[in-house]
Amino acid sequence: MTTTVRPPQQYEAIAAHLREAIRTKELAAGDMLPSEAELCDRFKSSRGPVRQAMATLRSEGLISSGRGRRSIVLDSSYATETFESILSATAWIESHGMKPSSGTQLVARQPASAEIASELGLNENATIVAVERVRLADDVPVLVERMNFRMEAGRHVLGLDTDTESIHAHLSEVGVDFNNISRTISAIVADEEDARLLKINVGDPLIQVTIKGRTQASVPLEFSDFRYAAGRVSLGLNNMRGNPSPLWVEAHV
Amino acid sequence: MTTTVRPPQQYEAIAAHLREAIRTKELAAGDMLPSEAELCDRFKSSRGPVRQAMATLRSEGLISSGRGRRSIVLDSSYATETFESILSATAWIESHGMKPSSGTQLVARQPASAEIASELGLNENATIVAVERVRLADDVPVLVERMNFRMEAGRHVLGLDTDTESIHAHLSEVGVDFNNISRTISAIVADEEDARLLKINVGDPLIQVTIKGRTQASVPLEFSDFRYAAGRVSLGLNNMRGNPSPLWVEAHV
DNA sequence: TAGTGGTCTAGACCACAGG
DNA sequence: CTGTGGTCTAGACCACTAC
Repeated sequence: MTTTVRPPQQYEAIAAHLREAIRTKELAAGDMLPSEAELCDRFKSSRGPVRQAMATLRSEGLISSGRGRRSIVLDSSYATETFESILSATAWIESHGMKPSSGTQLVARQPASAEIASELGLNENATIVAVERVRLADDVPVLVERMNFRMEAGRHVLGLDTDTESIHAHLSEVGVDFNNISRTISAIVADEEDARLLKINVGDPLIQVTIKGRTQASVPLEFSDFRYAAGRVSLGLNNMRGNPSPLWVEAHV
Repeated sequence: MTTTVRPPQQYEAIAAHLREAIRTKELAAGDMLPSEAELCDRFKSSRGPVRQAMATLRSEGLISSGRGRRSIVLDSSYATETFESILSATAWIESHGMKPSSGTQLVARQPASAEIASELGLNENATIVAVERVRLADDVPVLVERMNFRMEAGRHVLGLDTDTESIHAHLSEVGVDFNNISRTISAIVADEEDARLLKINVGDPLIQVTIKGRTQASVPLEFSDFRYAAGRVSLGLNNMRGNPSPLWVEAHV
């Protein structure tokens, strides 16, 4: 599914209006939102769309609601980002007011190692596309990306200028859509290559995030290893009661 | 709010039924769910509750839906846990079939350091309750917890046997409820104390998770530092398109 | 083209928060 | 008590998928 132009839905319009009011601090943290009845009036809508808009904002961590009381605006420093934006290092670097750049080390069509083949559901030595990039924020290296794509996705990457273009944006444009991204987070210490690429010392701590991207039909398209310089980056996560919690712990004892 | 007994809602009954069918593999990954119309019949319900049940399962990562096609069951190894269960190391250790235990190093009423006071919204040297515990899985240390509570919560912790009782379960029982937990994830290397407590080597990688727990009114009650032995534990995270993404990246360049 | 899920309407009753 | 959000009904039309 390419990104289709969707007709503006009523509930999205209501959500967008409230989101904007929160963003501009017209509705500040702690303020009460208009009641549902009031929003129905203002948008000439029935309660359904209004409630769907509120549910959307709730799931974004922007507001909190409860039976009998008005919904209130939360501290939006914990608002969650969209699916697209977390795929993109460019997006979060820019959102911090820094200048993103990339240094591509490798873009190659090559046989898959046993581990990568297994993660991608392929036979060993099947051909994949591997990409290795260093990502920089204000010219400071913050992240090494080592990505491996099945050919369905990877063939669209081979011709790309990976220093200036976004891989996932391009994949989305050509109709390769990820539906589901799972990550495993751990910590490691930098080896010599990590240290060289990130300009840190061997033995410095790295946040290691392995990523598996799947299609709607659960076919794995991407298996990647991201390593963040721990002193320069951290990851954040916010959970609210009532929303299911997206973090879990895996033990290897 | 103590855990109130809630009347069984219709949509919850429907969701529970489907959840159970998925858990027992009566509906396996890839299978199509019954259509909404069919579920309406089966539960003598209108579409509202059926759709709410589906939305719940979607947000739990159990199913995927889309216009024009039947909803399908996803690989539930990425199903998300409840708000309560991720508060509890005991819960995830048990869920992996291991025996949880704890070694409490410290439970004390003491003045807050500058950092902790600031995070808890207190003046420096205000009194807080500090707890330090090692958590073990099958007698292997996996995690050091260093927790700091405002007195509103902490006074309920002072009398607790922290080696055998769950702090958050107890707090919930006495009416101290967290509404919102935010985490920051990073990587560090073990110092001498970490190494001694976790029985690893100085310089080994640790996953560091700092946790801030807040009430519904956004008052910070807890500020804690958890350190996981990276070789023994990893964290997982799953995101689906359409659901807002709960992970973000913070830069400190 | 038939069936499905996404959106919407216009009502209704209830549980709970707050004065 | 009044007003609020939570839940539910019984319809409707539409966009899309799969055939």
